[in-house]
Amino acid sequence: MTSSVSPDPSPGGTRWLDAEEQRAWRAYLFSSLLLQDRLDRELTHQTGISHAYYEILVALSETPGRMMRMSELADRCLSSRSRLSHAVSRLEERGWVRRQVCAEDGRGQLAVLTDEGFAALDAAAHVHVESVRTHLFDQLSPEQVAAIRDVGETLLRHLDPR
Amino acid sequence: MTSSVSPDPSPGGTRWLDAEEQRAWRAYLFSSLLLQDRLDRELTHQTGISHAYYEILVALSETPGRMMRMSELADRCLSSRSRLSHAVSRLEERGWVRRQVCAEDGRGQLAVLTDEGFAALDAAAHVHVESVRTHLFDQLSPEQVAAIRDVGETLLRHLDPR
DNA sequence: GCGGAATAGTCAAGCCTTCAACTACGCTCT
DNA sequence: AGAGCGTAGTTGAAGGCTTGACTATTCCGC
Repeated sequence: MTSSVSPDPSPGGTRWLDAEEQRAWRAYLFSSLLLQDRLDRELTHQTGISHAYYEILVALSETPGRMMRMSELADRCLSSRSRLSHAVSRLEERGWVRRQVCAEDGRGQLAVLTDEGFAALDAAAHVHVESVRTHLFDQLSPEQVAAIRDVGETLLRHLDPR
Repeated sequence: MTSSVSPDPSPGGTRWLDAEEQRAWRAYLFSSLLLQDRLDRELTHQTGISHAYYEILVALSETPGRMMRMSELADRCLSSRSRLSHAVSRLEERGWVRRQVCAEDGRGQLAVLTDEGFAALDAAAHVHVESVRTHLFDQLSPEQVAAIRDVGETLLRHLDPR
């Protein structure tokens, strides 16, 4: 990984990255970090909604009845249950989401998007989509867009096989 | 961005993503989030060093004298100055880094990697490289690796023009 | 030299995330 | 029915990150 930490040529040892691989890895890592950071900042500063909260609102908005079980929502948002529970509590304080006990399963809770929440999402979506276009799609050729989709789906099959 | 938030067909309005673009964006976003999460967890659990701290140690190890100005280190690690200052304080407590006043600029501080820090990095590097290989390079064809490098460098030129 | 602006870094408050309990409910076997 | 176990979700404490204010030092034009 580093040039100072010496490679181990012994068979069975660590499979170090060569110079080309390091370049690819760093370009990929740094660019994705910077992109996420930029998108999150623009969204947060212009709308007061972090990307994490935005993802929760989007997930709810796409569902029939605009409601979803807490666990399902956590999975959808790549979030732990605890994290989601805290986040929903904050969104509840803003009046954008409310909790509702689940009829079929007494253990369960449903997170429900309110009309105020939907309106907030609607406003934020304009800002966010414009950011994604400016910093991602406007920068890439159609071939590059196809490539990130291909690589993304390949990695998802490995990292998150459903 | 969402199918529920209705597209705006008016000229000059928000340039919404079509279905294909959404697919590409989500695959890219979720895969990069999951990959970072996985790598960070494996590194943290197996070595006690988070990826953020690892990057700091790597940056220092690659420099002549294994030392770097705080600001330069912050830039290199995509970190704010405040965050880096906190992180270096923690690394100091572990005995892996020490601070040293900068000779040329009385305002400045140098972060210096200690021998203990180098040893810790050396151990962590094996774990981390193996993770990167398992979850990234082993999953991708040479063409896909070339693609992530190409896209990464393209985005870096836009997001971080030096 | 000296006053003002810029730069380097630290610090404190507040929010977010994680981890490890903990409560409550449902399912199954007897 | 009820014991035992697994699942759903919440909570609180601990620690990390961000923001903005603050100190100290250097640079620059007069």
